[in-house]
Amino acid sequence: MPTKTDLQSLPSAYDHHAAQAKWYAFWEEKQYFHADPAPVLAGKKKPYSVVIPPPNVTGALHLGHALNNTLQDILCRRKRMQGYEVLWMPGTDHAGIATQAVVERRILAEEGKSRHDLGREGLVDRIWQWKAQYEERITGQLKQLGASCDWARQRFTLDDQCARAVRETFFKLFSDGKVYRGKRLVNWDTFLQTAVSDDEVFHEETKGNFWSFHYPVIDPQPGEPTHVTIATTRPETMLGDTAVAVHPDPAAQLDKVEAELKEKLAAAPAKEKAPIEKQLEALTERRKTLLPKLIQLRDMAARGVMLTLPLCDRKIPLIADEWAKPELGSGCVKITPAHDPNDYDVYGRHPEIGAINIMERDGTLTDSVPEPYRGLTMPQARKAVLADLEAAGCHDPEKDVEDRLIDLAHSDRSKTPIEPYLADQWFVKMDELAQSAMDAVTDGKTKIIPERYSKTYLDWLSEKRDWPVGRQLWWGHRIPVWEFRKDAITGSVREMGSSTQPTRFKRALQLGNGRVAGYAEVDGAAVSDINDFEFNTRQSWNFKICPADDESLQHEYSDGKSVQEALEADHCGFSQDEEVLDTWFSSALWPFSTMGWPEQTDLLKAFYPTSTLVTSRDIITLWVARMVLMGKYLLDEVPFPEVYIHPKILDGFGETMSKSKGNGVDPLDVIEQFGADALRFGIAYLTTETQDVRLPVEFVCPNCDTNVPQTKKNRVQPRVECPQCNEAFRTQWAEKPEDLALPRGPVTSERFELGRNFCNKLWNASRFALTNLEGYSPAASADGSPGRGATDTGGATNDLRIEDRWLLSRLSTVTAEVSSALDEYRFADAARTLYDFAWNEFCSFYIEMTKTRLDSPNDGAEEGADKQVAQAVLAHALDVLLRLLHPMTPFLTEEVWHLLGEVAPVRGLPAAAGAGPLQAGESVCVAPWPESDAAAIDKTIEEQFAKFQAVLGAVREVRQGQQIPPKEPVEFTVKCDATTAELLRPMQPYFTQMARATAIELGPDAKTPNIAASKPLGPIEVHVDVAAFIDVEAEKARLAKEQANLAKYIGGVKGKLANEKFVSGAPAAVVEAERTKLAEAESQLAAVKAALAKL
RNA sequence: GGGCGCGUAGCUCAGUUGGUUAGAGCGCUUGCUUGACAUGCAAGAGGUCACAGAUUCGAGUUCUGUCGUGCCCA
Repeated sequence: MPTKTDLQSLPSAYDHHAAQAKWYAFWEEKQYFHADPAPVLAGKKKPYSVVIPPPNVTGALHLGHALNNTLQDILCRRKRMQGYEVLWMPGTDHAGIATQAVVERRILAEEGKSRHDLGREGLVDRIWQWKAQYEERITGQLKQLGASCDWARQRFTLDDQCARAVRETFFKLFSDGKVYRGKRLVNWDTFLQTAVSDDEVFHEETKGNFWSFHYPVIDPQPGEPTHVTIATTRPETMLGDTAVAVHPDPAAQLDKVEAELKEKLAAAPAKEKAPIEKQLEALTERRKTLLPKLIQLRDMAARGVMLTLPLCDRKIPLIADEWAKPELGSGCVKITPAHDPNDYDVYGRHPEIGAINIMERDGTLTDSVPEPYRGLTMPQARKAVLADLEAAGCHDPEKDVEDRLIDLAHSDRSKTPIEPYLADQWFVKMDELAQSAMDAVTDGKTKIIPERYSKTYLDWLSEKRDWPVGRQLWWGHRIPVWEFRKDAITGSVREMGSSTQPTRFKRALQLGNGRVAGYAEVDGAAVSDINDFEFNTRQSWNFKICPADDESLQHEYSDGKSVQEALEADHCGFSQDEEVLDTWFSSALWPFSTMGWPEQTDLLKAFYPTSTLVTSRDIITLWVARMVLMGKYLLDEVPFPEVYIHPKILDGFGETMSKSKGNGVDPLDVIEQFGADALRFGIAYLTTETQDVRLPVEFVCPNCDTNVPQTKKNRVQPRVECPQCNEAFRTQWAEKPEDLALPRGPVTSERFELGRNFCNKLWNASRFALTNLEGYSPAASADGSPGRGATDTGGATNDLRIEDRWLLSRLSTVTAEVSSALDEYRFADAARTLYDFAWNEFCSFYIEMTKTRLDSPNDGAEEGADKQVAQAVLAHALDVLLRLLHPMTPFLTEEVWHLLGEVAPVRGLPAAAGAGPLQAGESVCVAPWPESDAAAIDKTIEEQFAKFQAVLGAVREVRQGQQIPPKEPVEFTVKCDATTAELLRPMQPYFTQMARATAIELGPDAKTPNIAASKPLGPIEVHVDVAAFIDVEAEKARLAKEQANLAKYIGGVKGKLANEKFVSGAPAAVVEAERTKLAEAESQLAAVKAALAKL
């Protein structure tokens, strides 16, 4: 028997620290979050599973993660209460490039060492240490947040189990001919020396120049130009030029541009016409001066005219291609296929021009450029090339330069400018895979919510661009391909044995146990049978092997050698590819790799496909689409039927939060200040369907506790001085010892006060209930078993008073609304509904009204019974409210649940759907989710109660308007019909309790006191006797305002009704409603006038 | 340039299929140390629903355009 809590000594404010410390440990100990596949496989429980979008181990979680995980937790906790077997799979992502970059930078800064100093193993080892540290941090943050993850099953995208899935997947793709090696122009990060994806690139406008050069024409015919002029923003790339292009039909192109401009001109508003007209003029001028020359050049290109590439002493062709824009610059464009994406496309159309790579991986120039430039960096080469071009007379710095803003791509990871670079890359063919993922959404197998994001998803997939999966990194899943190295070959591959299997891509060979695939190509022709094959060093080779997993590599041949030995034996000449896979490759497998695939585990059988994916819109393409296609490809089933896309958290300036901007908020700071429940409730409250969440950010001064609003300026400073106390505190940027010595100023947002206040309100309402349940006994249960003492007169429902019925009606409505809101991912609606109900109805009315009832002694017959009804309803309502709120505020509700269990262990009303009073469970975590009791919903009661609320409000308003001191009792009369009077009569104690007012007369004949302040409420008139307090001027002013409002309103309605079209066009019910409103307003106006006259 | 949002009170946001005098929280003003809660109670002020058209008896809500703003893609 646990010791009873002394309820009188509960703190008057909710202590989130204490609750959080207590209950997470309790839940873990009870293993509530540990999913068991057995009952699911046995058909006893329905499964509900969610995989966490694995946060990357680059750093700690921020508020965006808090939002993402809070929403998942809300869903999971609710489903658990609904009786599902819930699996919330937690884990983290290795985030290849991001993590390696962070760790490399750190090591360079702290130890002055590069990754090459450490070596591959050394660096990877250091990153594992980093990972361990941040994984722990992240896990801690999630637990602090209250996330109900199945921690025993935590995974990491680079752990052995995930690696197994990656290998198996790559093997299947390879065997199916969906993996190939090809050339591709990539975004090259010369600092990290790796390709980065488009998504890891940001663009920034930079001041630059537009330089013009002249390339000499070789053997021009008389009358033909001797030079071709081209212009570029990157002069150094001219060393890699392989052609100059001119448009194949410059006249037609100019016509087209002109037609477009004219169309634009016709549509443009007057003030915008001028610039367009100017453009048109320029075009006409260009037609005169430039067009003949362009036509001439086009003809020269057709004839095969060559140009001399200055500085390089190389001949390059003049070609005709549409990439050249006759409307821009000189109309001609230099083509550098290996260093510009558009030029690379031109090369695709004119392969004969070739592509020359002029850059090493480190960003210096290769030996393919003339000697003087070799080894220079790109900026150095630019200077040298410009100087030499000038010296050669091909460029005049006086005339041939203009300033221009250039949209320059930068690597997100190293912040250095991106160099386009032609590199060998691993690709996954996307045609069929992408189509299958598109089908999943168009067929409705996977539903994206909100629906509009389907477009993002489908648009991206429909491009079916092959997926470059290789990364020149050390941190990641190493590509499981062994490649033949020609220089190492001395023997034969015959001893590996083989069988053959044709595929759609070249030809794959199944070797050994059939779990090793390979393909071979000799002099460009696929090899179908390598059994009798002898290597010939004169031939050109392409031979690659991919084993499904390490075990396959260990497969032994009859001679006792393993595949791996055979592969890596010197005479065979195979070695493993140096690259690693794109992080998203392993993330794409997350929904099933975490469950043990490719093993057919019980977990996988019970919980795949998962139920819902909760994520943010920026990774719909990178991650969601790829999970869908991999799920379909590998398991023939979409990984989730629903994807919920939630808003993003922005700061007060509408910018995304990030550590690098300094506007990031650590959820732990918010939790420390406001509590996890407040953070979670605040997040749910803000999660609306269409809007991103804007959150003004503040520092909290550690010296005086004032909030210091964050500005774009102070958010990047190492120290901030508090304007309140003039003391300084440090920020995340503090590095110098004198800054680090300062106390840290946490970064939070006042927005979470709403959640904190709400939690506190609920805590105090609970405290009130708990301390007023003395003598509580459960209501009689529906089956007639003994319960509450005073049931002799019938079921407890017979004793319910109007406020009880009202509350139960509202509670049922709210239960239904919250349920459907959560079913439809309307988190804000659910939170707002609960907030409004708990605060404005449960607290402001029900609890206030029970005060008078709970005040009466236990014994007396009627009063005692009434008190017990109030207690039963109070306990029941609190019980339901706790259960409804638990997914959002788990710690608070668990705390109160246990306290309530001490005083009212058996709760519920006979009228409550499906259950009479029942023994409450040991945790609200596993308590049943409330069912809405349709029978309890009573619109009539709600309308009646609304009348009481309106009269009470009128009295309060008059009191306030007349500045009547709160302690002074007042009297009032209510002129109303007899039914309303009957309704209001029993409410007298509440008028006393809640407005210190006594209704001295109620009914049709109720008289207006001599000196009264009046408030008409439609058919009801409230007159407060203010003889002792009257402030005539104040009352006159109040009434005059009311009169003006009414007159205006009446005017509007009269106008409407006078409109013949309205009366005949609108539905009769609407017209009738307007008439009623008019009548009521007119009688109110009359009452106001009468009151004014009386004054 | 294309796509998707957003623009409602000083701030942050709700506003379901068109139909009460457009709401909430914070902030502001006034009055309250009543036994759950000052992280609170009661009341008040504050809005040309970005702008211009169109549809309709009726538009914050539907359509078109403009302006502003944000994100994604090229």
